Amino acid sequence: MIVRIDDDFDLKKIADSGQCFRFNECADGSYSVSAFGRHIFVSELEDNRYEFGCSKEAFETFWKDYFDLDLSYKDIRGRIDPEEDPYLYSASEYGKGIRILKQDPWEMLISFIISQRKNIPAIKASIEKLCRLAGDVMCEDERSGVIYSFPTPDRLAALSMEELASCSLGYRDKYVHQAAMDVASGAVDLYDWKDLEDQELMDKLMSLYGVGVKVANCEFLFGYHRLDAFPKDVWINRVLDLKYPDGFPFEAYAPYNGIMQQYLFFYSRMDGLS
DNA sequence: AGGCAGGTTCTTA
DNA sequence: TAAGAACCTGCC
Repeated sequence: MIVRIDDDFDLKKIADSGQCFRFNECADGSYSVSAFGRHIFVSELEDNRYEFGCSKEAFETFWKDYFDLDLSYKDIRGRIDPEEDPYLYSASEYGKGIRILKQDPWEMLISFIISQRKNIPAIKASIEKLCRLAGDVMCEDERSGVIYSFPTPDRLAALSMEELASCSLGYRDKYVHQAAMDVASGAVDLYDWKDLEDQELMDKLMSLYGVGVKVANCEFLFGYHRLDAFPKDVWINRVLDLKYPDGFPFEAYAPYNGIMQQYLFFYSRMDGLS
């Protein structure tokens, strides 16, 4: 179906923003998006219109929420004062169109456990191998090739350590295995955690094997859509050190600091940070 | 060849 | 409690 979107919405920037690893541009310029065992192609048309390769019902009940289309990122961006915070303003102009997707906490947990000390292409490669090994075919199309679903906790927990090792997880294989066992066994119920208070949720996440401050904050932001979370990776730390020596004004942007983090992260990777 | 990449755990003081 | 080392793998 065709949808007109007047708010910030840039498929390429979202795909490259580092929050998602199975959101890819296809040969024809459309984007392949996978989430919660579903898959669609989305294409940009003229005049802020987009074609979503799904029914109106699927769009209204699922994808609209997935893309967080009820929240005005334009308004949130408008809070940034170019005089007060020129660096963030530049970053937000550059990153205009980024949105925080409402992704699956299970997929995000495993994805960000894998992400530690890896660059984005390496993260994507590992996840792709996992999906081929333990996911199901969701789509087979010449523009995208075969698309597999993200493995369920049961399927991932059933993989041997040799199979996990074949996905280039390196020393993270034991973290992934443990997380899969915890969730598959029911000892950890990620979906049940969504109603927890911030601090309690953060404590639970930090208690997982292989999950430290950075990964927990990514899970918090991208898996639970807690938009005030502000994950600090090497890029963000460089920005904070160089551009915010007196501290980042978190209070000015609450409860949306996570969106500001995305602009800063996206911008920092091209800025050179001199 | 040696260093580093969207960190975390483990060990040692 | 805090600093330092070790860790898989792939790519400069």
